[in-house]
Amino acid sequence: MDRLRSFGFLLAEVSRRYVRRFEQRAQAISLTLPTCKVMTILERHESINQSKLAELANIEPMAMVRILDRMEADGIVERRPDPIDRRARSLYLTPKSKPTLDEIWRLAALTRAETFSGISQSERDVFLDVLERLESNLRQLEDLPIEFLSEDHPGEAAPSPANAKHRSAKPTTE
Amino acid sequence: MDRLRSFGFLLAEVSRRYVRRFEQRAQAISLTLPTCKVMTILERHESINQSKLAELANIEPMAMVRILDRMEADGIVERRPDPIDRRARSLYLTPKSKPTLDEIWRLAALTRAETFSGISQSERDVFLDVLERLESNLRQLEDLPIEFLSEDHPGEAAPSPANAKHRSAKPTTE
DNA sequence: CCAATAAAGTAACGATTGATACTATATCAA
DNA sequence: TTGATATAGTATCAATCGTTACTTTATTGG
Repeated sequence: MDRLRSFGFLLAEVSRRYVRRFEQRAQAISLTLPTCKVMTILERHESINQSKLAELANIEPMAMVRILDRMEADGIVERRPDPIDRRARSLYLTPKSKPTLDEIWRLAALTRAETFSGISQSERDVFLDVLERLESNLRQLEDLPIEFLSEDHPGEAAPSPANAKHRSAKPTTE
Repeated sequence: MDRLRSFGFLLAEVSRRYVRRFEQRAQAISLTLPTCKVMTILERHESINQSKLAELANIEPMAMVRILDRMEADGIVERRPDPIDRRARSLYLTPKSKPTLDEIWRLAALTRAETFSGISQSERDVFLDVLERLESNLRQLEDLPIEFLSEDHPGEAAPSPANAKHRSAKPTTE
């Protein structure tokens, strides 16, 4: 399984290249990737507040503030006071954002098409399916303690992320 | 095809989570991901110089300087003057790096095993195969000009015959 | 051989990001 | 109620990162 050896590097590399390709297109309409992400989330979650949005987007709240500052200045998002929680601010896309959103999806489709050139439909299906399951696995792993000892299953077989036995990890030396 | 819509975000998310999981382990032995990457490349390319290394690793030369400064201070890499080019410096892993490298591969295998839990062998095969081809596609796209208009060749649905040089592994969805 | 140009490596500086902490408001327990 | 704790949003500062340009050495064209 030497091909799997540097799987992580490969994955990161593909992601990096894909994101860069998309961003090159996005910056032609003055958008960054986080901005696009935020817009696509707001599209489906009108009136959400910043912390919820930050959580959905997996973006730090402070980073979200800065992204929204920019977006507000550009007039594509509006921060209204939340009527029932005076700490919070409800977020709304402005009408101006609509054509931009269409454009985002178009550029995304373009980048995807290029990238998946030569990959058959059945391969795409499997790939997407696996990718989603990897994310699910990683999401579950997130709140599990980190194991440092490989319980040596034969071959490349995997310990289930469900085994929550915690032999404690080394305390992070800092 | 709506599942593909936010493919880019999903890909980036999986990559981010995977990398984070690995880095959490790596930092227990005081290593960052770039450091690990550099070490694994040096493992196969003794006496390479910094620019070549930077190119292989897809890391900016200036960033590479900083990484190597750190590594040199930690005594895991050595910069020797290149005998035939006095501008350049040949890079060598020290003996001290050997156990660290073993550890890197061990942690990588661990992270991989966790992440691929529940994914069948045939699915892994297809996934890895596609991932490599995506990288190849993206690499080729890199030096192509960016198109902004979706040319309506089959794109999303059908594979372009030109690139269909690969075996079509039948996905057994287990 | 001698400019002129390019390449390896790095320093210095500005921009970006992440961590900490602060303000205001909400919630909860007694 | 009221004091204690938690949460939303943000300012501030430190660390990180990318860019530009500089130094030294190679290479190349006349």
